[in-house]
Amino acid sequence: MTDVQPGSAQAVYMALRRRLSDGAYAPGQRLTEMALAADLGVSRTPVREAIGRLLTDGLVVPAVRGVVVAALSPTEAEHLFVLRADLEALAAELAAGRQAAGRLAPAEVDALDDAVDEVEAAVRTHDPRASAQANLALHRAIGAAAGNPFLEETLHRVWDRIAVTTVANLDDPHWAGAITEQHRAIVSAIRAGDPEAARSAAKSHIEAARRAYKPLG
Amino acid sequence: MTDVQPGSAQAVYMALRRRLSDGAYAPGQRLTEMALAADLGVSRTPVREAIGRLLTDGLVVPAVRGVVVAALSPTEAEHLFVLRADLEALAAELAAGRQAAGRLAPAEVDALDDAVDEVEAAVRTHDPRASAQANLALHRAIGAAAGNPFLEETLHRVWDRIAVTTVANLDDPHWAGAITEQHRAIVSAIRAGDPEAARSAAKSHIEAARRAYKPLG
DNA sequence: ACGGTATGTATTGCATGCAAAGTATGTCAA
DNA sequence: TTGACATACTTTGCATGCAATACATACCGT
Repeated sequence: MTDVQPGSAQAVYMALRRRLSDGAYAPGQRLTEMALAADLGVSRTPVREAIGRLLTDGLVVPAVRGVVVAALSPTEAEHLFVLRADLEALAAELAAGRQAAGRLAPAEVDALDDAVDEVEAAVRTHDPRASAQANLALHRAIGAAAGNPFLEETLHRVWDRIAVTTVANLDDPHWAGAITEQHRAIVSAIRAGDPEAARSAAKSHIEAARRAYKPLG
Repeated sequence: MTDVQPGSAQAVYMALRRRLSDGAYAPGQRLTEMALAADLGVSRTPVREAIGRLLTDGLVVPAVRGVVVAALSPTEAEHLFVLRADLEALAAELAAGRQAAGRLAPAEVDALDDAVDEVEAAVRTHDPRASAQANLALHRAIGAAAGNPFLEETLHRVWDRIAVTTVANLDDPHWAGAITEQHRAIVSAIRAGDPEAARSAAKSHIEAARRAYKPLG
């Protein structure tokens, strides 16, 4: 979705966005242009440009002096998860609809099942980072299967915004046990081409995820 | 939502975003830094920064040389309206839920009815610009009544993205006759505190709007 | 000793400079 | 007249310079 235009401003933006959604910076931490410029080996100008974009993304917020890494209050997290639940519900619904219309490649549907397996395996390793990554990969795949670039981009924004201050608590035994079942419900509904079932399964899943959410800030 | 940080880069960004969603530039038109800088009375630097943000907003797209105003293909418009329908459905649903919970000020609900009246009046004048503005004001009010800043911001992004290349075809007699009825259905459901009815009314309304959509590009 | 003020320093924000890249134009030849 | 090539110009992209601002620190007065 995001075009990789030659030029380091774009590269800086993507690098910073990745770092932020990887949790490389603590919420509330100040980011200075100079430090980032030195770190990335460019001048302040492309860094400034990138920071401007991060501001509109909401990943950093203006401070008295420069910007600080955004934090999520419990209320904000609540709001974000409400939005996310609806968007992921729509994605699952659209994916199921495409499947019903025969516009979803069989390989793509199989890939969803594989992704569910990989999340399950990752959760078993009790590696929170790998689990979160596998989980996100599955959700991304569903988002892609919806076939709507704008929905997909919006989902990415929401995921990144949540990820800045969240660590997916996939190590919680209760949640770990439920997650695969819920994932299977979504993918099964998509495979069956049942949009309504897919929507409600996805919505329930995200609402369950919200309850397992653990803020970092 | 968008903080008005002192500094002209922010001002330039907001000015350009407003111009774009007002349709001041034709889709496909090239925007040069120098011309915009001269026009806005600033140097190229803040303009560059603003253009970077517009790129992530999708309001302009990278061209061989600089950027051009984004256009919407029929397929893209379709995708955008699908997303919009779901987001507005969620907004209406949340607003109705807040009303049911007594968390919506009576004045806010009354304002929704007033906004419906104003759209009706504006449509009668056959002024497409005023009609579009009144219509957008109503939808914005519903978005605000949902009480979810992230949903609200996402809606704004979608509206702006559509507005760049759309003129609301509120002059269409058929559509003009139906629009007020549909608006009333949404607002009534919100007033009644019926989330499901509000959701379905809003969804139907946007799907009807999609059919009345007329691209400019 | 404590508070207020003044100075110094770190950092932002915008403007400008300079090099690279690509496009348009003009000229020459067939 | 048309096509190809060379040249000049427009425009971007990044780096740096300079002024403004706010914070920290140190000094002085009470």
